[in-house]
Amino acid sequence: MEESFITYLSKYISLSQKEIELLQNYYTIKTLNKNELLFCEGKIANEIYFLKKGTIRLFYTCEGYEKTAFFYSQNQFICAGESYTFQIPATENFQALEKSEVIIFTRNNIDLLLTDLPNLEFIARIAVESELISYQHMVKSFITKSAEQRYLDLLTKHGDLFQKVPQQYIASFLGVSPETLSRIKKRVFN
Amino acid sequence: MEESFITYLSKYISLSQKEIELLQNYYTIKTLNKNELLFCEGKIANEIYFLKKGTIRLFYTCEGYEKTAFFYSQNQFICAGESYTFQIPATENFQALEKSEVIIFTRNNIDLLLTDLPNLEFIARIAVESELISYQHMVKSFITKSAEQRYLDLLTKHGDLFQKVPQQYIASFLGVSPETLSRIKKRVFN
DNA sequence: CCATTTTCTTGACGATCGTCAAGAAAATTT
DNA sequence: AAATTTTCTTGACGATCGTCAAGAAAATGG
Repeated sequence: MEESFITYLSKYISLSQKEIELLQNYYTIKTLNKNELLFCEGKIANEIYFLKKGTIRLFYTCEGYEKTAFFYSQNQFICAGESYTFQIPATENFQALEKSEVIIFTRNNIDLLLTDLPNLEFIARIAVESELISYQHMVKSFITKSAEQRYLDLLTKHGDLFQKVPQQYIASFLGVSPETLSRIKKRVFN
Repeated sequence: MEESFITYLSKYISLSQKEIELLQNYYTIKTLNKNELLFCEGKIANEIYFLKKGTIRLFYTCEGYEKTAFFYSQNQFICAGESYTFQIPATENFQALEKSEVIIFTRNNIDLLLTDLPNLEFIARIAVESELISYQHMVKSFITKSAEQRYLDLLTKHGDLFQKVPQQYIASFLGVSPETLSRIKKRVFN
């Protein structure tokens, strides 16, 4: 029984015991080691992931460099949306930053699930909605906040990241160089 | 008959004539004048919009200033996602930058629609997916591109915006001051 | 536990950006 | 069409950032 996932879903609706049991036939679990890639660019996304445990980094490659866009924490859905929807090669890379566990829904299983339990279509929507909200936060944060403010936000909301994530990834996420992040930290802590 | 909307949906699935006719009972049309607000912060979002015609600006207010996050063009869904999902006050403002027309789906109508035509649940998902993809592009663009590159992108992909939108909004969207945008333009056009 | 590699910090310097202010251009109103 | 308001451009200057390079610290692997 995947408690965390069921608990997460129950934030949105209440599932019957039968539905919960059925649901389990449609996903698999995968464990990722530190630095392992969950999904990489160039592939066509045919899976939606739910991060049960751990931390996943979203990065893009750009002129040979990796640019970190986001850190997923537990209980978040992960998917290369455009690739999944339009069946085009993805530009996203998802990498585990520590030993992590994901629930995998393949497109096939999602189709089967929705055929068998059509009233669960909303789960697919929740997954997307949930990701959308994450992205809306990201965009708002980029638009309205300075690197230093975003650093402080990250510190208060996801302080645990700093134990798990190399600073250069955080710098990239904040949109500054690693050197500048060093100086921000120095400034913040006096 | 709202051709543009039906055409848009048909990119994703084929609707029967009967479904198309039924669908029309669940939305209303609203015309917005230039500068008119479609939705503003502080309210709780209970509507999803489809931009049939025109241009809508998404902006946040921050220390008294408006920060432009995005420009929606025709055939895009618009919604303050987090507010809609969790019934909390929104921080988004949606403003028409020219005479625009939106299709409005209220929460009530969406609920009714899905009760009457449960197989249309996917439309709700498409709306969200479509917005998610827009946001994923935005984030990727912020992370991987310079202001000048983003300016050139905007120019090639949405050159029409420059006829409709004050430069200061575009500057805000690119993450630079209006003065810097002036200098970027000067540089680009030699 | 030591050696090696990777990551982080710090300083110096040049480039870029934001701010301020003033004038030009464009749009709006009457 | 003229007047007013708004928006855009340009220059000067100070602040901030990225880059480069070197040394310190931390993490990794045998």
